[in-house]
Amino acid sequence: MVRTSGIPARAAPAGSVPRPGRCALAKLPRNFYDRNTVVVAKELLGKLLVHRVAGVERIGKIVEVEAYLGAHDKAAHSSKGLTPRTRAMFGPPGYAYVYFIYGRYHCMNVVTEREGKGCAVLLRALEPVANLAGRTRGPGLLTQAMQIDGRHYGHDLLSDDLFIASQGESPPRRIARSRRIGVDYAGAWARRHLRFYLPDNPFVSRR
DNA sequence: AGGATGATATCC
DNA sequence: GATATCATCCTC
Repeated sequence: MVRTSGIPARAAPAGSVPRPGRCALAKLPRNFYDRNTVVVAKELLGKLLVHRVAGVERIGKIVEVEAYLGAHDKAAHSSKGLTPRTRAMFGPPGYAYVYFIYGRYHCMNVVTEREGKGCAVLLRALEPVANLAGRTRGPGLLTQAMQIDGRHYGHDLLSDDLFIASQGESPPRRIARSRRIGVDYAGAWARRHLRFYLPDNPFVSRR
């Protein structure tokens, strides 16, 4: 069963002919993820994260992300090399890399670029769109509200129950950038502006 | 500023 | 086996 009733339909002017597919969820294809990580990170802003679980479709708009650029990026988990934990991050693009952090929270990344590179984009905040209970500002709260956890480690984002979609939205008017959060140990890599967010959106985790 | 809370990496 | 660290969040 496909439920799309939770998506706010854009009001069409009376008498206009709606363009086909304008409000439909268009799942992002594999080749969306198989590109430069910074490009993917920026283009993920405004897209919809969709999780269908137990007959409920939970949807949030991505408003904040961070790019992790591979094994040479000292802030990236993949800089530790290929381990059981980082296996998914070194895998092919378009899969979820979910990790458990600080004994309490899960964080979700999408793997980017070619298999073996260890690149990913961390999803840091969502604007609630459908069926999201609780807060979604911050990577740990985001997964909690979306009911995403360790079971989704390595999950294919071209599956029908967990994926990212475009709804024909226009690109964000402005994108702000800053240092990544919580990676001060990473030396020069900590200072690079690899966090991207929608500057006017109230669901961004920090100002 | 500091605590909760547990997996992971990196030592011995 | 022990310990230090951690891509967080909350309370004080």
